[in-house]
Amino acid sequence: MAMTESLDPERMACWRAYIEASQRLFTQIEDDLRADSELSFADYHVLVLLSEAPGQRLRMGELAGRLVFSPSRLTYQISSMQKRGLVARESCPDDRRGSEAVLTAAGLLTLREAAPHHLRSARTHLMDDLDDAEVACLTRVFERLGRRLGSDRDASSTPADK
Amino acid sequence: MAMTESLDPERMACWRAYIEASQRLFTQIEDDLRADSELSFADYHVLVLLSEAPGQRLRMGELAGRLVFSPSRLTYQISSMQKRGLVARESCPDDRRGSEAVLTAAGLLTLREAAPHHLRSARTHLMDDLDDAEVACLTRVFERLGRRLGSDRDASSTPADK
DNA sequence: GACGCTCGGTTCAGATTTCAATGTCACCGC
DNA sequence: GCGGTGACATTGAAATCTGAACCGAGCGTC
Repeated sequence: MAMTESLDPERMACWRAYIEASQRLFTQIEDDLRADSELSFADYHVLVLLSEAPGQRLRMGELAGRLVFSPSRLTYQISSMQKRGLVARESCPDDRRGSEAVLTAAGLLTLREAAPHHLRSARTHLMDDLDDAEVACLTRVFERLGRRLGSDRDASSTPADK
Repeated sequence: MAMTESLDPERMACWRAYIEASQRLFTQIEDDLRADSELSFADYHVLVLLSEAPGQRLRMGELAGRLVFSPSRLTYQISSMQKRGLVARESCPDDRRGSEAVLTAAGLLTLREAAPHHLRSARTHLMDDLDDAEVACLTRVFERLGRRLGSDRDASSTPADK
């Protein structure tokens, strides 16, 4: 049916391809991850962010923002990882309302072990298949998109702490 | 170290940008949809697929395949939509094991009403921001990806056999 | 130094999703 | 025909996610 009043055919096809392929890719990545580690994609992502943070610790809110998680989802996520010993929860010294998640040794180890598998899966499913121009294009598009949607957070100045 | 030979920095940045921006976009699209209709993105997607299918009906399995849903998730999804009167469930004449989802008049109406809003949100959050070269690039990349990831269902190049 | 306000996180109830069975049939070889 | 095998879909229980209500600070005002 033609409800194309709003989106020209090229863009419509693009949108659809993007949605469907991404869905497939995400579930594939998730399955791979679960297959060769005990982690969900969310778990993995948390570990990565913590491992890169100074002191390997992050405030809940900060973490939620970067993961694009609702506050309550993050609470649940961290509790779950805490039970499994991947992270610890500490109350924040500066602000007694807040708490922060801290990477444990076990968490780091788990990440180190999972990373090669995960990265391989990212490569074989997507990245290896892209030529340099495509990589450049995707990077440009999605960084722009991320900035426009994520609004403020860490954005502009950056690269001292990666 | 093995970790760096897995993904060069450009591709790593690309991968990250893609993941994060997509996450943000999907939640944004979902929120928009819920704001101006009573539909989730899954609901909407079901309606679109059914509206395009011959007889506005599809087998459960076929639908699950295209939505990238697990069978049980689809069962739940359709039950939920059935309760709301958007689709009906009929048992398949050819194969008595199977059933098919059929679009109702109310479902079609709901789709017609939701579509403009949804498409506008797709445009404003992403598509309007892309130039033609970017559209072409994304389309090429994601159609390729979709094909590579188990979507030998419908369309493109292989009619008649599957 | 109590009041009203907002903020960071958590909690609880309910909705959704997964995972492992299960039930019903189709299909194949005999 | 008849049993074995496997496909299609559903179910039930457990895991996860969402959204609203909540608690315990910070923060400003008077």
